[in-house]
Amino acid sequence: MASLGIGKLAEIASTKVPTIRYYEEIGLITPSARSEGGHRLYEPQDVKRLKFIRHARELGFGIDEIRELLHLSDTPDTSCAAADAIARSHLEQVEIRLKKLQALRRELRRMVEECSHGHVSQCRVIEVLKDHRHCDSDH
Amino acid sequence: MASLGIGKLAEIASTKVPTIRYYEEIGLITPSARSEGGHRLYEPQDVKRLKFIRHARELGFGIDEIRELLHLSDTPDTSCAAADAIARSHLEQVEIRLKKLQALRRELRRMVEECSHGHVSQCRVIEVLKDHRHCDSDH
DNA sequence: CATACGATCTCTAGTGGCTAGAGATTCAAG
DNA sequence: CTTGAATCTCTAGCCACTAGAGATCGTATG
Repeated sequence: MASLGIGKLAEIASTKVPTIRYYEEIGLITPSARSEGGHRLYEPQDVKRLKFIRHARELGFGIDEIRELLHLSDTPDTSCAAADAIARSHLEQVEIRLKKLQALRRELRRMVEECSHGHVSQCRVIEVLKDHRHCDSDH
Repeated sequence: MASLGIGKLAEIASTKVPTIRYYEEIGLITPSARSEGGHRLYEPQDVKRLKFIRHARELGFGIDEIRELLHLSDTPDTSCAAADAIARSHLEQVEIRLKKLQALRRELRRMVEECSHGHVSQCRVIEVLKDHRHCDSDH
């Protein structure tokens, strides 16, 4: 048999065992079979499915988005537009987060650079936190 | 009396009421007094404290970091080094997240741009998710 | 002074995406 | 057949809140 136990699957897909069980609980992946004693058994297509999930997670897609992408992937004759839309909307979110994080970095850099290394009473870091007006960008 | 109710405080500090109660529960802020009936009453220094907390949160500091920064802010005679260290370490984390997010954006852009707008079977988005080797950067 | 109604009270539970542990059972190697 | 690692189910915890129920308080108006 080419079936894998959950531990081997976890290893192959760079996942932790409880994560796979969690994905099962929320309906993303089901073992192809169970052993007599109740252990989960996985086939090659399960490996592919889990890798797909992990890769999408690495790219920051949420569970619901992944659910949809999996469904699309399972029905190859439908239009690609839906997958495209999910990816585009995700890209937008990433770009928004990037902008915020860049503004954040600017503020933090300024805080750290202007720190006088004296006492807290003159500390620029504390100062800035105390008064938003010290900031020059939104965040 | 210049005391504020929790609603007014929330409004002034752009917070929600339950958030303030949550901050109290985890020991970040305590109302200066309570009314006879048990309503929380806040004084101007409480407003400052909450604004400090919110501003630090906006800058992405975690609760424990804020706890420490508040403590430092309360003891102005100590060295500024600790505050500086917290801010620096936070900046590092932000820079790491930025790098990851930038790599992510590259991948997503490529996915979206290369999408053929045909059927799912040729969809670049699905394709890339299926096989990590389509990616050219770590993420 | 009574009433109405909005603000606040406490308490519990849920979010997302896992992670960690207890205690029982199963599997595979020797 | 025994040992010990792997797996099983179940519950609870993480972060930083958010949402709701049902009870009580505070205050503006009649």
